[in-house]
Amino acid sequence: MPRIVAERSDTLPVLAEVFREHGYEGASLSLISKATGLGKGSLYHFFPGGKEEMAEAVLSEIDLWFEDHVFAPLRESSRPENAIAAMFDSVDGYFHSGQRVCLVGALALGDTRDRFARAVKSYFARWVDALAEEVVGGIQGAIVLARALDDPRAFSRTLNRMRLTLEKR
Amino acid sequence: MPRIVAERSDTLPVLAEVFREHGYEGASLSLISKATGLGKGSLYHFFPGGKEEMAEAVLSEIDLWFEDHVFAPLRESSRPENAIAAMFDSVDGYFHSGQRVCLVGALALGDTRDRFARAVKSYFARWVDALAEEVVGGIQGAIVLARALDDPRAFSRTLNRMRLTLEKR
DNA sequence: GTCTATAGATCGATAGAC
DNA sequence: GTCTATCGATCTATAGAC
Repeated sequence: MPRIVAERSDTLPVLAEVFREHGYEGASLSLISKATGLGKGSLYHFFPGGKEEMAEAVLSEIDLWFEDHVFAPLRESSRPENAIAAMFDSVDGYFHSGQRVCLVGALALGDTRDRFARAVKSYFARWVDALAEEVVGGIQGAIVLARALDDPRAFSRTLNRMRLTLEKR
Repeated sequence: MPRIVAERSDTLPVLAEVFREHGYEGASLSLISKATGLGKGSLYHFFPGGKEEMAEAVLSEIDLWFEDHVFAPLRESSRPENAIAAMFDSVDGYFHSGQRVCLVGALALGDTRDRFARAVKSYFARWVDALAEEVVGGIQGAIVLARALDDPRAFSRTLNRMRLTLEKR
């Protein structure tokens, strides 16, 4: 019988969503407690370092996911055009067409940038290296636009423009 | 003799910088008090609505600045290519080559988006209308990248790429 | 107008029973 | 492991003296 009660790793996707929705400062422990269904005692049992350790764990998992699903395929594919096409699909799904914020990008804008500087820098540096500054920036800007205009199509249009631009090269 | 003590409007640039640096949630009244040199009593005298009214006043001033210096010139110039070149210079200066965050964009990413939705949407809608989704998104993404990589050149490079792209049309 | 003092709520974090 | 109770700090906002 699998346990219903979460293990530490089960909490990470929930934590990630809370941080994305409310930012690091806005993600209070009571919000986190409600979202995970765990009391503060349990949270501190899993994350003795408190909120900062939670955010670091979340960043690690995000980093792992992008390394596996985005960065490595881009770097190692023998057919770059296929890898790039797959990346656009992955990214579109991951960010829910721009309705879901990029936590790493949001941390870069806030005053939490210094606290998580190393992780943030490494994530973006590897993405840019594997692809192109222009495209990574374009994706981040498209998220801002889609959220600001409250229109996911702004995200999809941007991705499609970049797909076409890259195909023509 | 001009007064040294600030009028309400004199506080706005200071408030703007505090919000940019710490975000809406992170900009506590004690930080604001320290930055402006005004006690809480004075702050509430100028902004009876508290922090929310301060942020709205700041957004209004930002909106006015962009309307005057960016949106209107783009819309009304008889020489679009000159207006666009001037816009890139304005934007590069305003955002300190990506070291200074776009408050409106940052609000769009956070959970404060709903609170200021109308102002945020209007700002970006007018910018996109006067220019191009692609370029506005590119600028926002370039700020994220420059901050994440801690490298203002990432911002300048992006702007230069867009300058060239637009010239070729 | 500006200040200090403080209310009342909520913050992150800890202690200890079970 | 999970919970409740609680700590001290900090938050936004208000009250009232000057």
